[in-house]
Amino acid sequence: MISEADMTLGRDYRGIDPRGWLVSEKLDGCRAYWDGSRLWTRGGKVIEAPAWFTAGLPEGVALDGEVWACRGNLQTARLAVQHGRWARHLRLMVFDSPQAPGTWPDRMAAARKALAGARHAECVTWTTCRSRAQLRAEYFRVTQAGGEGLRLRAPAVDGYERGRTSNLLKVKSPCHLH
DNA sequence: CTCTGCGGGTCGTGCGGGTGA
DNA sequence: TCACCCGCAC
DNA sequence: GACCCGCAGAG
Repeated sequence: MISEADMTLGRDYRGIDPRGWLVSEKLDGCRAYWDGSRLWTRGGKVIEAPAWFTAGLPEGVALDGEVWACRGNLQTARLAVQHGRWARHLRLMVFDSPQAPGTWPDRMAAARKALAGARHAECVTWTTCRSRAQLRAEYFRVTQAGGEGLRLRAPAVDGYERGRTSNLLKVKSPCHLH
């Protein structure tokens, strides 16, 4: 079984120098871990996903991501994951490839390759942070568009991490962005 | 001593499903 | 039918 | 998810 202990869990951003860190949007959906044949919630429950949703997910290749509808639609994702009501516009937004070696960009490249045939899954987009000002601008851009915040990845970490780590930070409040 | 980070526990919210009056 | 309480997500 | 509290290390 897959559970929280097998997944990367982040911490809160508290104002460290973000230059060089990798930035992506923090999506408000339901965490979903593909173990190569089934999807799991962070609580260790199997997600009963319809065939059209899992079609194209790579057999035997693990993926870490989020079942996501669109900004502000956490409820739509919850109805699917918890109650089996799958809206057609739901997607698996992938943000890691646990078995792939290398740094996060390496693993995202591997995930992108593995998802070549998937119609309802895609990799999240990301950029490299150049300055605090850029991070702040990105934060306000995303939140004003209805997004939850940002995720920061430490650039030099090799391999997928399990459990709590300070190499994955969430930016959910503007108060540390100065 | 104080401040900070970290782990663990608990609580709050929203929803649906099951049960009994 | 409705009011609870529980389960499970964040 | 948020919040709180106790513990340990750094300053």
